[in-house]
Amino acid sequence: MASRKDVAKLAGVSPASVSYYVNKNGYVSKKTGDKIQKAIDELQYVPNQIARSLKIKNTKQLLFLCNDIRNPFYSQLVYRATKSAANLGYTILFSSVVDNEDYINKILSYQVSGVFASNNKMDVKQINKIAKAQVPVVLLRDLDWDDLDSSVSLIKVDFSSIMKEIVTHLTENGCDSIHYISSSSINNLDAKAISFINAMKGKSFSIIEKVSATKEAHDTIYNTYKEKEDFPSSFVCTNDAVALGCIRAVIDRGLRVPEDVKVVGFDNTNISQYSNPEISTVDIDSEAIGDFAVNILLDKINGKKRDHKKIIPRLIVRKSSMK
Amino acid sequence: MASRKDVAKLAGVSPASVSYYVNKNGYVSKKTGDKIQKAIDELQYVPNQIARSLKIKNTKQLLFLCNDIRNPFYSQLVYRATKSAANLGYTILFSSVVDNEDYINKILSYQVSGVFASNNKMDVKQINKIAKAQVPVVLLRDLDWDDLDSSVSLIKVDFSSIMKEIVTHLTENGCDSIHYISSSSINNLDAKAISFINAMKGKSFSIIEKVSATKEAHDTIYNTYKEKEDFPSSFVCTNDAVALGCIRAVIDRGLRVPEDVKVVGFDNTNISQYSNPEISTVDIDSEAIGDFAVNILLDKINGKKRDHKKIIPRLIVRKSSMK
DNA sequence: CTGAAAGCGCTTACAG
DNA sequence: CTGAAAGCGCTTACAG
Repeated sequence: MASRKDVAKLAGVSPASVSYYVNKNGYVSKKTGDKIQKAIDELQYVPNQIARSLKIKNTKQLLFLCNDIRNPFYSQLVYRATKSAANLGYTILFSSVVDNEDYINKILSYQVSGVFASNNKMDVKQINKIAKAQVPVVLLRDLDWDDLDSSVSLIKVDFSSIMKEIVTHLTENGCDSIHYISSSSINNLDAKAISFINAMKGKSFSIIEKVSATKEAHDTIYNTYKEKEDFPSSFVCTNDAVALGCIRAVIDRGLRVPEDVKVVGFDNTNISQYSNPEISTVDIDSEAIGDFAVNILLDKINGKKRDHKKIIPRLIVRKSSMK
Repeated sequence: MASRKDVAKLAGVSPASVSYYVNKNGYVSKKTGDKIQKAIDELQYVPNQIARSLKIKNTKQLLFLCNDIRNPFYSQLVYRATKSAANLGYTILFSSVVDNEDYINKILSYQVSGVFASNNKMDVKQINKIAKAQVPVVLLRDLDWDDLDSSVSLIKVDFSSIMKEIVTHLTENGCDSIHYISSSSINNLDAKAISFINAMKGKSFSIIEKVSATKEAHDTIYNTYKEKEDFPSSFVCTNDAVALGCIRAVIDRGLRVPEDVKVVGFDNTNISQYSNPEISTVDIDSEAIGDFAVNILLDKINGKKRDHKKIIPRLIVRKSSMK
């Protein structure tokens, strides 16, 4: 591929002028500019962003670390972030984190301009290592980490209020036992699950751990209650896909939703909107989070301080949890 | 951040030796190696992949161009591709294509090692431009382009057989009119729609264009038939999300699925598996496509020739299209 | 307004 | 086994 040098030679000017022209900084006379443009067109010259990055120390790439892009919450987030970033001249490097010891080093080696981390596979130490290497970091996380590097910006979803709202809603609709299906494990509960437990203070509940997909949810719930006489009067599920599987398990057990058992999901995906019965769910504006992530990252790249951001989820009551 | 030079100085060796040691090529004595390792640990040295890329002319980044990552078909594909690529030391740069004239130049400027294009916003000329710049390209596409650069590898999904299978299935189950809901526009039908038309030779049908999401599908279908007495006896939908909206429209019209109207979707997402009624659909192994994309790209990067690849979809009959 | 030159951090033939 | 040196393609102070 043609380089700046080739263009300079063909145009009969110095390589420096080509740079000045291409980047529209420095002074280039109209005449020289025209000659350069002609050479660029002729050679189909495209500047090498890698060489540029090496020099200016900004790759204009934002690394997005997500647990599972197949989860609509994340795919929406990434979708929006990609657009926002593109508008600002940045590109999204996407990764589901690889549980590799060397992974952080690899990230660092790519010299990305910023990192958005929404995954639960990284610990404080790893995040801090990135931050200490002067790479701006935005974290989507709800639990506090005492020793988190102070340069990291947080986007927090306020689960505690919404969980209280859900519990109140279910209780008012006559549920005496509320069970929670969590994607995290009991040993290491995520913020959603913890908020649920807090909201249930004084009430009886149980938690089913490590369930995040529809089929898994169906099978686990069905099997858990197969031999038991009692069946819970309601379930709160970590996401809509799980809620869907949960409803199926209820039906397979010979019970009805919402008459016998009420179900609430999370994320307000079209699964919840169009399933039968329609599923009550929690809307968390993932597209807004995608936008915030990019904007905060860019502010940080440009040296501005940014505070934490709080996202307020919204309960959407549909048929699956009505009286 | 510490550079190779700093490590060399601290270890008391030459920068070249550090390179040889880090990349495990060239000879470095055990003693020198130990000194270098100590310095690396002390300085928390991470090699700069950007500088490396500039020199070796391989960024080890694969660009994935998809229409819409929110579509489960693509999110699964990307999910798997990310994993495959990571195993091979490559990273996925993700982009929903931006309809920007300069976009191809931007891609080229990033010096990516390979491009996977599955989107319908790029034309042959753009693809050819990438290919001509010596960047390996894999295209997910079913229609032929006569003037496609011969270096491009295709992954083709065989829609024509599966569409015939669907039509036969619906006809045998008593449907006398089959309507197709396409995400593409009538002026520029995609391979799925064209295969549908071919499969319908001699039968009557109609096509509703530019519908790709659940709500959109519901509203469009509902409104299209609101005033009419007749209602189609079956719908084939471009994806499961659309099929879901379609079923809703049927129900809102006061008809039943599958007794009065039969519906078939595409992609075998969990929407289809767990909706009520369960939706007949077509399984296209998007994870396999993700794997193929990465593997073919890597072979091409390593100078091997690769042929086209054909993917055979599979009809999954569920309740929504049964007698 | 334009160009020669230093330098970003690396790799790798080559000489010793 | 090790190091000095050229070079990847760019940017940008600096001198003219």
